[in-house]
Amino acid sequence: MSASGVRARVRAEMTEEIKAVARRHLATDGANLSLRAVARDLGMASSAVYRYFASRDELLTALIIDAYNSLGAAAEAAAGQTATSPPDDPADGRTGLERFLAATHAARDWALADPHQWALIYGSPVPGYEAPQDTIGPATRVVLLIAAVVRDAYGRGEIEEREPITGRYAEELAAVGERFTPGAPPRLVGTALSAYIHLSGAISAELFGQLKASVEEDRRGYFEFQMRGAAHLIGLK
Amino acid sequence: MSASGVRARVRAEMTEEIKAVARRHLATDGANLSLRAVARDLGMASSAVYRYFASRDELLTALIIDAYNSLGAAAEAAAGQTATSPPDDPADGRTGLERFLAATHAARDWALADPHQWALIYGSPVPGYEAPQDTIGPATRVVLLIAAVVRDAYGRGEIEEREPITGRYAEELAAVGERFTPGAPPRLVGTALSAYIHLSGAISAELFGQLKASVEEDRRGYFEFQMRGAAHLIGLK
DNA sequence: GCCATAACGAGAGCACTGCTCTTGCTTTTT
DNA sequence: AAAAAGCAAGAGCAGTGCTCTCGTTATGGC
Repeated sequence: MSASGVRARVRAEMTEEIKAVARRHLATDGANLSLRAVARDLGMASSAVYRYFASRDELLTALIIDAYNSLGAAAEAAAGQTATSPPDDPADGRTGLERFLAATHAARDWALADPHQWALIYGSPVPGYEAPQDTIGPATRVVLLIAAVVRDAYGRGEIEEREPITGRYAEELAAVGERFTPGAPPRLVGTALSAYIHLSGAISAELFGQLKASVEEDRRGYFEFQMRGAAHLIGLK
Repeated sequence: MSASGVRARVRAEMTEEIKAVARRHLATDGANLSLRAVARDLGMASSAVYRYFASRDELLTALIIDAYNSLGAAAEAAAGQTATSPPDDPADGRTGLERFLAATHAARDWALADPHQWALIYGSPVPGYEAPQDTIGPATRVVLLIAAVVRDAYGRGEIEEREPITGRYAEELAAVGERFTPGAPPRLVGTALSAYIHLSGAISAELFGQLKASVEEDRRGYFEFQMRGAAHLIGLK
């Protein structure tokens, strides 16, 4: 049992090592990751890697999950809370707007530090790739964090009064909010989601070269402008 | 010369045919397009394709340019104008907000009709792929269209007065606006660009599965909500 | 402690890819 | 009519994901 523990541990280490090398390859060669090249770097036969990951897709899925978690952790650290933190748990005195901006800038910094990992999770999914169930949990960390920050700000009265929204989409937002962020009115769920959408679009546009030949100088200002716009729609003051 | 014209014409036809088959493959197999498979479908040797496209990247670039133009044309048709139309040229009596919503919904419809073409231009760029100069013209059609719609609406007094923006990013927006959309104040250039960013993020999120397990019912309503938010930031009324 | 069993690593092999080069043929140009 | 250029086909190279087989090593039950 302890011996078997040794086996399991060395296997876990090997798995981590493969992922680490794969991440390194990803950072240089981009998305078309070569399993054989990874194996070569590790000094092992390519067939041996299949003992740890059944396919290249499975390796990519593992990297995707790790990337989502890494991004989520970075945003949460900057916000000083998680999606499930009780309101005002850290009580660091920051407003919702400050936390929102800190979290979104942290997401951008994370993406700039490793563009290929961002591309891995927010770029075009590989053709036949159907996101496994394991990914959707980590994938929602950032959006749930934003929603929580907004919900807590709402609880502290930091959000301007606006007319509630109506219609079919509002109904759906109500159901979504009920499930993930109870206590937040549909308008806030909708604008928080909008902020997340805007966030991903803003970072992707910057990273994927969509801003070339237009915004070249002040890209941090560009991003700040996007996020302050999103915050304005939420009503954060 | 007429004979040479024949040669040139059959070459152009062949080029189009290759692109058409490649597009068909793209729609089924996704981004990892196989040049050999395209050649097989055309009943020719793979080496023959290289007479028309020097590499797989070059074929992809051609498809990218076509996709940008196709998307741009769809949005322009819905808006009833182009980026360079004189204000009120069509004079169809529609407001700027109506044109903005029509154009953006047309972009979404275009993307939904052929998700892989959208992924080709707004998904993660292939690793070493540096967008050639030829692509940036077609790539800017949609954003320039939005800017033009906003500028014309501004000229007709359809935009709420807001405080002008300041700072380094505002300076850069002023320069960008000067070059591409003269007559529009920096705040409008900035919010028009924001709308474009939000647009691309909203469509990508929908297409790339980011909305799974949250917004499932009313995705058109979801998109409309995003675009009305963007229009609100612009000040379209 | 012994031994069947399971996990593991290596290598060969298959079908596929992008791309190059050579060879023969056709069309255009001089 | 001769020369030049364009074109298509096939072989070939290096690389890929993945499978299968075959020795080796570690693990757990007796």
